[in-house]
Amino acid sequence: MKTFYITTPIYYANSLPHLGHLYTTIVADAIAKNKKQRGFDAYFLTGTDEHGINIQRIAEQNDQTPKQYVDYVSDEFKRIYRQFGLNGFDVFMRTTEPFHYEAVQNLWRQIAANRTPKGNETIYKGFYEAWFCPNCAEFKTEAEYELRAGEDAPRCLIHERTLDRVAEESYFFRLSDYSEFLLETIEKHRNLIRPEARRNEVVSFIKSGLQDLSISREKKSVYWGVPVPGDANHTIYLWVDALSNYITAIGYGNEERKSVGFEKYWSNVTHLVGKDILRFHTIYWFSFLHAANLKLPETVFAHGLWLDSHGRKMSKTLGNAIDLEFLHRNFSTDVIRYFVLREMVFGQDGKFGYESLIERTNADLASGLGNLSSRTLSMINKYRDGAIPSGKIQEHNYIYAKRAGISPDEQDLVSVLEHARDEFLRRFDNYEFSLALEILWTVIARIDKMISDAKPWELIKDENQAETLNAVLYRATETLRWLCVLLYPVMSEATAKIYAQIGLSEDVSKTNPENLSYAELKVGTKIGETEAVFPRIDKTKVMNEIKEQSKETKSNAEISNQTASAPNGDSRARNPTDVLINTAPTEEANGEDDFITIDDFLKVELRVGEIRVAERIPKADKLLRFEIDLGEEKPRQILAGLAEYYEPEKLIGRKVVVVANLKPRKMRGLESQGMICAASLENDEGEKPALATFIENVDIGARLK
RNA sequence: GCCCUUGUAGCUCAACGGUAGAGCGCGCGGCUCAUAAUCGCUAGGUUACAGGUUCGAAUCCUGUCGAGGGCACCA
Repeated sequence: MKTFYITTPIYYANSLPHLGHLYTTIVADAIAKNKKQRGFDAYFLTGTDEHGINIQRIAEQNDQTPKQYVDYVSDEFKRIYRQFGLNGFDVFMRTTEPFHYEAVQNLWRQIAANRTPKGNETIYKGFYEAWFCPNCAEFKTEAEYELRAGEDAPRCLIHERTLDRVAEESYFFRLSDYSEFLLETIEKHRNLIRPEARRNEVVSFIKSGLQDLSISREKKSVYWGVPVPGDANHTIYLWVDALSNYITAIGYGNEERKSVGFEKYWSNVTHLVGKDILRFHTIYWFSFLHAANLKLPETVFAHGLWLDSHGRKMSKTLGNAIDLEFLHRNFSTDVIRYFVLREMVFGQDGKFGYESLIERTNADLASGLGNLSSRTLSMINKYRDGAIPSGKIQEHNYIYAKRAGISPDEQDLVSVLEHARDEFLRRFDNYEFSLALEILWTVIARIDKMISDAKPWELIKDENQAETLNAVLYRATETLRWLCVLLYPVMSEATAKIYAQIGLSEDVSKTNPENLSYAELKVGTKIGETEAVFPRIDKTKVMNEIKEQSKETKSNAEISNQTASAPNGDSRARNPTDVLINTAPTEEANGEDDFITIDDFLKVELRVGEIRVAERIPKADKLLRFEIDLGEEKPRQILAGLAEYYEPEKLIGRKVVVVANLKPRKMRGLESQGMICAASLENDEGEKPALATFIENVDIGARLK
């Protein structure tokens, strides 16, 4: 039996589920169902990644143990999955499972026992260096510190004190020895990384040079994770722990899961990932696997992000994120599943708008598939007492069939169906879900046309047309049966309903579409009770509700918590050497101490300056170089990131507000001796500066108080 | 600044180098089995632009412009 193993990423448990998670899981669910239908021994993994410093911290803030916290989050994922009909997975993997600990340690040992392709030790001890806050006693991630203009060291967002550059002992994986292996392998296997544009990116990243990877933290800074085997002072950090779930869950390196069948499933693996974590699933993961003498996956497919209807990224602050609860309340799971698969070209970004969701539902599902089913079954009820008539037309009746515009034999229809089926499966296998579905809708149109041409409501009046009418009804019903089988992986509930309405009792999930053959639908089958499978959606009504809803969410968003913050399908943040998540900084941390005294204010020396020189800096997209006259003996050189927003020539002569006593700082090799003040305007596209100026005439060098 | 992808009808997307199509939306007409569904017809294009290769280019090559992305950089 052919095997097939598909995975979603295991989602990082610092964030509650959002549309991005839902989408990846829907796609994987549909693929897994399709493979199982077709007789594959298929296995589908999804789950949560539950270790690391971020989980540790969030739990502490919530007065929970890390375990309590991740139990909560993974339950939330499961709950959302249930809500959206995501029942096709075979394991919900959690990295806190005891067997995973054992298996990760075994993987580590296996890797450590081997040599790199260049004959070096794979794992070695070194020092990991990062910004450290002594008050927190923690290393800080990119999202947890800010670098103020003019300062060399960033500050802790909580304590506002300058961070120290601290090194701690860490194990490293010698990733730098794997570049050639990776490039060769990626070159050789064209389907290894898809789509191609993403593959190119990975290749160019490798070519730019790989650094060795820190794969542990001292236990005193990160205890929430798997201990390094043979060195209890260290915790295995992030990628070795998280990525390896794909093998530990199916029995690598542990007894508990052995029965799942590692050898079997690891022979044909597909990882679906968001484009933001592609690099880790290729460069790191391939290298780890190679280092452990394991085979690489068949395909790692990076899909795009869902943008809002205007093509903007979704975020809590913009208030354009899709609220899953609301989505669930207003739309059935099948409608959503159909929409995301039909609307997004897999691999590219897609737009998610309620308006197009409603339009597509009404057009394709209510008016299309739903209505075809409804009109067909209702005619069988009305004209044939609810029993499916034979589709055969006897030769002496051919003349009548032709007269009604119906071809006497069904060969035309059979080839249409078979062709559509083959194309559907081909496209589906190639991740072209959108095109695959489109093909089936051409079949629906064809049957609608057949019915209109034949005019059953007239045939019923003519005794001689009894067989023609039968044929029309049979052909339409048989087509519906085929469609149900093919569409089951996409819309399991609706297809099951239609199937039942046709009067069929076998299990669609086990009907192999490849074996569909025409006229298997039994004559005389009593059709079941009929009702609308896809009720038409009242667009104006729902759109109004959405407007109401979004007002509420927008006002809630500001107060909302930090645990549900990661916006765009990323299960991990981007910087590999730092900690991973975009945990929103604790804004409440400020509160009423948030005042400064007049003395504090007077420390800042704000002065009026006139721009004498403004020019672009070669090879810098954002920076402009200014010479600003502050009434001092010499104009100051100041650099500012305004190049994207202002034409330098037009700024010459303009009077601006300058922070005059800022510590000088080098940027792009040039020293910046101050800072220009500007308002930061937030709009749909992000932030945009507006320079502070005066309406009145002001003297150069005047101080602002 | 380097690299990648992309530009086709109002919108979303198709089209082995061989007569540019579909769905939605718009306009008109027909029908009544059906969820105001469905069927027909009409409208809409110098395939971003300029060159080149070819008997033949939306497709291949070069350049320009626009859009998106990766890296560097910046935060």
